[in-house]
Amino acid sequence: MNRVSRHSSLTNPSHAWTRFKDLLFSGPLEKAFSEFESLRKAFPAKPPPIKLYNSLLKASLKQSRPDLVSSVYKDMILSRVPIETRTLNLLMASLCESGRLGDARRVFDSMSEKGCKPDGVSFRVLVSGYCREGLSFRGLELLNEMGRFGCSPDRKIYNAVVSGFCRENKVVQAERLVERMVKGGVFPDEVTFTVRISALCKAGKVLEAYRIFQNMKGDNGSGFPRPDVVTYSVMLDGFCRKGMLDEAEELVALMKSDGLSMDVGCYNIWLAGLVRNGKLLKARSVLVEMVEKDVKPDVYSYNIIVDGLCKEGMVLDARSVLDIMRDNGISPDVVTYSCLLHWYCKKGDIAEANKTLEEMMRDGCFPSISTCNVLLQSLWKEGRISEAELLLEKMNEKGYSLDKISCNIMIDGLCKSGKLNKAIEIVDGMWLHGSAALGGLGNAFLGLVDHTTNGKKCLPDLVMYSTLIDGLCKAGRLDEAKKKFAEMLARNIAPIQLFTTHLYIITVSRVNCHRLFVSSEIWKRRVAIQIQKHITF
DNA sequence: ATAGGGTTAG
Repeated sequence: MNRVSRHSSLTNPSHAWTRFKDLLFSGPLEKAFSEFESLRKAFPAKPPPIKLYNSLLKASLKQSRPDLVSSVYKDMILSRVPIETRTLNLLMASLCESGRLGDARRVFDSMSEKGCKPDGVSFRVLVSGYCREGLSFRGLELLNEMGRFGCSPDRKIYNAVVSGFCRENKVVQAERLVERMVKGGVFPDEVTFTVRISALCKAGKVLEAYRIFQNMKGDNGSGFPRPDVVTYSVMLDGFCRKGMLDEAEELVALMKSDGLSMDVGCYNIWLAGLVRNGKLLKARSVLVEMVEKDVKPDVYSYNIIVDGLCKEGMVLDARSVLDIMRDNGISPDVVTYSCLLHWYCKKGDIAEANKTLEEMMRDGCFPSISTCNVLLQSLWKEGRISEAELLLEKMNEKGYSLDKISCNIMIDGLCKSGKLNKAIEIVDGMWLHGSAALGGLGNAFLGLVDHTTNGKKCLPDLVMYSTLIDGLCKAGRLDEAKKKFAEMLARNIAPIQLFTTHLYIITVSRVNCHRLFVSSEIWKRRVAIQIQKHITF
């Protein structure tokens, strides 16, 4: 930095703000913010121009820092800069991202009294917010309002709602909306089709999805958009999760012959598919291919490999991947360390687990709720209740709240330690109060439960019922187990869950009830048939 | 700022 600009930025606020802008676009956000605060203190009467405020909001949003977004916004109000539509769009995006849809809607509704008019972006932000939260009907309602504000829906906003309906399995609504798009002269593109393919794959209907994919592939002049890298990726993921590795490999070849090159996201799907199906050697060769093709593996790629190696018990190899990562300029993150931690906890190697935890903190990675769950499970399962409570208290202090996985861990622990009735009581309570039902377990839980900002409850799921039913069967309480199974079906929980690392399956026969871990295709089919039989019992 | 894809924990 030269002397002149340094000197002028100390005395001239507009130079200072120009210099600050460079810092914001080049340096880390933390640094920019501390500079922002000191400049605001140095020139309290000279706030930055509105454009800079907007950039600051945008940067905070991009880094997923809603706390910074709201502090910038508060500062804007205090310094009385005129608020623009753009500012409020950014604020709404941030509120949607942190699940505060109600607040986002209030901002939207108050736009006119702030002297701003909602534009196309305002609608897109809020509509996609609704759809992402599983409230596609509300998204559609808002889309229908656009005309009154002189806006007309474009392809992106239609796709957002179509995607929402597909995710919610509301096929008819999705198709109706596509028809309406066409009538309005907005033609479906590869995204419109890809969301449908994605939804079908997630529902386990991979062949149905493939039919649509083939329609897109075929050059019969039917007006279908061509599949792009994402379409291929979604299809590839579908095949991999069904264990259809031959089809997956064919698809990879097809994609290349189609003139498309795999990007890092697509490679990661392929890597994860191979690792999940035990093809670690092949995964390694794919990693080599990535480097050859100059597609740089990212933190996801390495984490997939680290996790795969840990699951195969090759923890030394997993550790060595961390060095390879660092050599390639990728820092291990909280997921990388959590994978190692999971392995050590599973082996009961407390010393190595603690070492990993320390290393993780030293590396600047803070434990996530998943990390806590790994520790919680390990302590809880070994009956180290007081240590588990200590962990929960710490989590409480740091502002974590229990999620679905944590709840399942607790229920599992109760079942395994013979407190079956307590477990049943809590699961019943969860239908009414979500994870708050765990509050009855003691003080350590009270602060941790249902602090979710979006008010969504943690409801019992297949894994939780599997745990309960398994516990009841082992205790010889078969009639109650059957009752729970029926209750589960009545609650619309399917007894078979696709797309998890392991397949959780419950079979209830007259004499016994098993919860099985099944990973081979033949077994999946066989058990699926058994389940068909039981659904009617 | 804005539609579709990828990693960990039961």
